[in-house]
Amino acid sequence: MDNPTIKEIALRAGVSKSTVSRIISGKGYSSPEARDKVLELIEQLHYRPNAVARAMVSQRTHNIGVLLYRRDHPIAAHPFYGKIVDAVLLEAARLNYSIFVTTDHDMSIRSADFMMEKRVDGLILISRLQRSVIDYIANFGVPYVMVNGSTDVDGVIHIVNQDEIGGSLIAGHLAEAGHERIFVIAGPQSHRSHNLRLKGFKTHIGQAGIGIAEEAVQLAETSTFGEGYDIMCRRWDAFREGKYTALFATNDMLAMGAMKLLLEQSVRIPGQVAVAGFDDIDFAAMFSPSLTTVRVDTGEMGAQAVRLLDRLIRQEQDVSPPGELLPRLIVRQSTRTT
Amino acid sequence: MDNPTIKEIALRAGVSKSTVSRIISGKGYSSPEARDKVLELIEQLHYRPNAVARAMVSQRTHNIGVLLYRRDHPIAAHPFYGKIVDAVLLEAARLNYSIFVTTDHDMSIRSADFMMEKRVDGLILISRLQRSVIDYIANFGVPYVMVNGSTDVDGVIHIVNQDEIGGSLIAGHLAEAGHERIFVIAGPQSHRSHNLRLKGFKTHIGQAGIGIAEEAVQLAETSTFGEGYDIMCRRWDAFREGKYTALFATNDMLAMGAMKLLLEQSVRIPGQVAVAGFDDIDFAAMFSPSLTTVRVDTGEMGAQAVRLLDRLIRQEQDVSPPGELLPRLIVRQSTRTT
DNA sequence: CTGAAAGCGCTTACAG
DNA sequence: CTGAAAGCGCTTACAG
Repeated sequence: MDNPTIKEIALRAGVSKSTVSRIISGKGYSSPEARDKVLELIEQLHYRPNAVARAMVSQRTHNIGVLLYRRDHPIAAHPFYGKIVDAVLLEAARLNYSIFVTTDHDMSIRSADFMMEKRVDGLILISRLQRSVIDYIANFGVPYVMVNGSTDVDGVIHIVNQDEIGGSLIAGHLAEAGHERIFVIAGPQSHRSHNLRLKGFKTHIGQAGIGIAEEAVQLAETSTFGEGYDIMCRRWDAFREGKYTALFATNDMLAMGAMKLLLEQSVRIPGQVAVAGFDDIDFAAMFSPSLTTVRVDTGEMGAQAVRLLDRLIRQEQDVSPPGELLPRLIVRQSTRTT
Repeated sequence: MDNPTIKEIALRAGVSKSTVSRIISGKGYSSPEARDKVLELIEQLHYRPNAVARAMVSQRTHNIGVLLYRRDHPIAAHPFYGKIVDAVLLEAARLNYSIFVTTDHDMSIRSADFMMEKRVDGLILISRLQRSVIDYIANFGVPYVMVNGSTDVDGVIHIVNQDEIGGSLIAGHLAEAGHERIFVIAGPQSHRSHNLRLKGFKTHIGQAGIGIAEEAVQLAETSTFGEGYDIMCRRWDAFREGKYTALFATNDMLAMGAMKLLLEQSVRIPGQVAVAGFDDIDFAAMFSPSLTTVRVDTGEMGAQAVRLLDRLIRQEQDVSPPGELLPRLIVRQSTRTT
């Protein structure tokens, strides 16, 4: 049999649909007798309110759309963004929202449109998106928040890490360990986080009196493991000659790709070259040697995204943009001196 | 302004709602003049059909719920299950379904109930679930398929890898390389895949004339990196004495955890100990040394799940259970002899 | 070719 | 305390 409806319950209980509805919602009065009978029927028939019908009248679906804009796989399984999604899922369950997850290889507008047809209450935009897409979404008139996007947009809540400070943490750590010849692999500078991580690093390392030559900074086209590996392949000569004693990459994937090549060339890490990354993806602790990095609080990012979006949806006044999250230096084997 | 409705369009076009509806759906007749006017208005007002209202009348939401039952984080970001989710997302988009992703730490019934209230068209159950939960879900009367579950249930479509064959692939590979003293770390035997992987390995290695002593098989409580590391810690003495020349773990995480400990103890891999895992998570290729493993076609698993569920939803006749997926041996540095 | 009407499963004023 | 009625935004027979 199909799911029973409120009508079915009303019929069997000998009351009206209105009464059943009131009893279920707990709003309005109802006689104890009616209540008992209805509640019993609900139990007995396994009645479950139809959320679709409720959404229809309340004009609220209690659904949130998560748009993950990534050109390449993996998406949900991405070691960094996937963690944010996990945190979103967790907090959403707590606040009684369901989550639609969509990805968009074309970085296009289609999946956003689709979410609008589904009448989600709000949108969480994760990672890089083109400005045109953001503008398009802004036009929907649906609340949305951004998480670790490429750029800030006026008046839009954007949840990010203090990446510049993170960069300076690494700089301080490497300087303190006495490194003076440091090579840097910098992810796509069009992305806010990679840009600020590099900036924070450079500024702070300069203040420590250490110069970074222009040729010592290699820009990466993507922020992947393969890219880190390839770059290190090309720059391997300099490392062979002992030109650098340390390496910083603006994310863990790049750092580990580079490490992989170094290890294959029998370079001792951290003995000959110390390596540091950024993000603290799960894998960073598992790699051998484990990777020194900066922890980005992805759990808090995801949770904040949902909480703030919820307030926006509920039209609370003065939903103030959140403070940027505090990063934390995690020292592991790849830079440990003793 | 809010989203315009069909009524709004009808009013402005000077036709009835029925006519607008027909034009949008392309079913039934309509005059060219009416069509032009309506289509223009749709464009102009950015009309988007309300999927909630449509679901209400068609009794179809075009939403699918993915239930990921895992006790520990990460869930969406899980290196194996996350890949399946990615594949589900991709195929679902192709078939015009939206995906609700939910996780359930309590391994309970609550999230399943919630999906039912949302009136999803079908359910995809991933990973281990308790038999009681499956029975509960079966009672919903909603189509569902299982992916890599712990156990088969009569008459339920269950998408799995040929894990027993996978185990034999590893056995053949290690035997061929001349290993005779092999240590095995076996994940939770209550889970179908770990159980069959071990079984396939044992059978085939036995056929190759190689004995595996009882003490050479260590059962793991979980299938995590940390567990692999801890087990190797406890069993390290045997490896120090050169008692084993190879190690097989029933998944990559366990294998890499074990490798990490061995590398920290300066064991040469594969020189002193060859290591093989199972799954081929992304990380397996990145580890140093890269890990020999068996590739499970997670992409196909996710895609098949959606396709089969779609056929079930559309009430096609004879939706036959799929064949088990063919695994493939991937030889990498961790067992390479030359 | 087109419109009026009923209905999907609820909730919410409004009378009684 | 309770029920009849209207309405959320659509689709689908049914008349015309």
